[in-house]
Amino acid sequence: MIQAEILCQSPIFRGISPDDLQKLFSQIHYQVKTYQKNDFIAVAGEICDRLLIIQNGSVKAEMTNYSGKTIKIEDLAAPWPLATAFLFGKENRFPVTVLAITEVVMVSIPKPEFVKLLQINSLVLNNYLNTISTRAQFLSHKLKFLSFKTIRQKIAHYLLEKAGDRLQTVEIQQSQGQLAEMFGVTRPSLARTLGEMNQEGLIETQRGCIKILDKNRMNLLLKS
Amino acid sequence: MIQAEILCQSPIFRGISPDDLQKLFSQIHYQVKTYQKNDFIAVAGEICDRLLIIQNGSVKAEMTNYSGKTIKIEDLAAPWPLATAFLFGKENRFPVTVLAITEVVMVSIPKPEFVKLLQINSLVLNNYLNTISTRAQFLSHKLKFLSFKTIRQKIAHYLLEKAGDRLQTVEIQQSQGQLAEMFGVTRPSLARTLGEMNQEGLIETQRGCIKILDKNRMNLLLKS
DNA sequence: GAAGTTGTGTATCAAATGTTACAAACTAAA
DNA sequence: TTTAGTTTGTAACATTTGATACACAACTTC
Repeated sequence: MIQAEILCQSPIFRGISPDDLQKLFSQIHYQVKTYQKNDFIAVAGEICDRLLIIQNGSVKAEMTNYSGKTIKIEDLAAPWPLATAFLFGKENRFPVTVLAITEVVMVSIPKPEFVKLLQINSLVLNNYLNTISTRAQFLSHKLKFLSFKTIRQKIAHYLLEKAGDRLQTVEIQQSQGQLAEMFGVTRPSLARTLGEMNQEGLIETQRGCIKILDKNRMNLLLKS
Repeated sequence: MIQAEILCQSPIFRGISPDDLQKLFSQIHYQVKTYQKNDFIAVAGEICDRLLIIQNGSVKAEMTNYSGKTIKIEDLAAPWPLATAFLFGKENRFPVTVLAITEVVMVSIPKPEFVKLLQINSLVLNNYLNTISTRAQFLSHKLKFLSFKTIRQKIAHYLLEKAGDRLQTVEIQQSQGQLAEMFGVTRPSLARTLGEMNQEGLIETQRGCIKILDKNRMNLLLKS
């Protein structure tokens, strides 16, 4: 038996009342499984033919290296769904190994049953489509960002996007170190480049914000 | 009136007979629009609230720079759908401007009508989910690839993935130049690194194939 | 076989970035 | 205010990669 009050917080069932969710689940087949701490919930490479949603507890996703060593990828907690991008599509295998951090209750819906859900309830359909689409958009955006090769270009792209059509001053909530990590460069390298751009009159740096002085020249950096 | 024989070749309507497709379309509202050469079909930033499928002709997608200059992104031809990742999700705007290269006939299905289609026909639903999921997987894979910083790491990742659990010899269909472009590095740089790895006994390069000599040391490159 | 084309190995130099280290500036808590 | 911790600016040096050039090998076409 599912706990509808929890599951309706999940991105996939958002906007559905616990009662309606209970009714929905009565129309399909599903399983509720309990895992003990450190149990394997899914193994990398395993076929992903069911939707897994964490109902209680939290799990960690690990990626197995080619040589067998594991690297932690991320932690997920209730009521989050697992590997939504791998239930459909060409590559129907878990990219990661999923382990229980605590005692975990998982709701497991076989793919054909989940497809039924999508057809019965348009809110679930919309939620699920939004989830994967948003993920694709996020990845697409990140990829565009990484396609800029020099640090100057990354800075220019970041600032121009943040500024939009508005004023010239961009507030930066993150520290220089966090920014550097986001750009995939080292902190001193970022600081050096910011300093150079400052000297050249492209920007004016202050603690917590950056002022764009020459939008045209900034744009030129992004050509080629 | 749609041309079902063409549209059923589209990834979204794959596996549906022209007759069935005709019936499907009779259940929803849609528009068929004709564009002349160089007409704007969609403008970057415009809300994307309908699914567009090219029924005849071909279009090009251009991205507008911050300073107003346009860069060609890709060409698409019938019977391809446009911007499938932007119909749902948080960012419901066209990321690119779409222009007609030839005379073009587009089938335009408003989002709510398309949702109906998804609910009526499970094949369309599966096809669409597969389309966005495959795209998310593709992007995710590409992103992982780009996350490796040195050329050595990129080579190691590429070879180990190609080899899998199988033999050590990996056949490379592409030329060194194509490989370099895929890696986002210059051809001489790739050749140099391959040469170095060869000397160090990591790999053995031949024309058209590379033999992995030391899988363990290759793996070590991907740690950190 | 000759000539042209493509793919590959290699060298040199320049540019960009990483690495490491340290000092100054800022912030928040005692 | 003092003090400790964080953030930022900057420097020196090492490493990686890009840019360019050229020689040679493999393949194609005539």
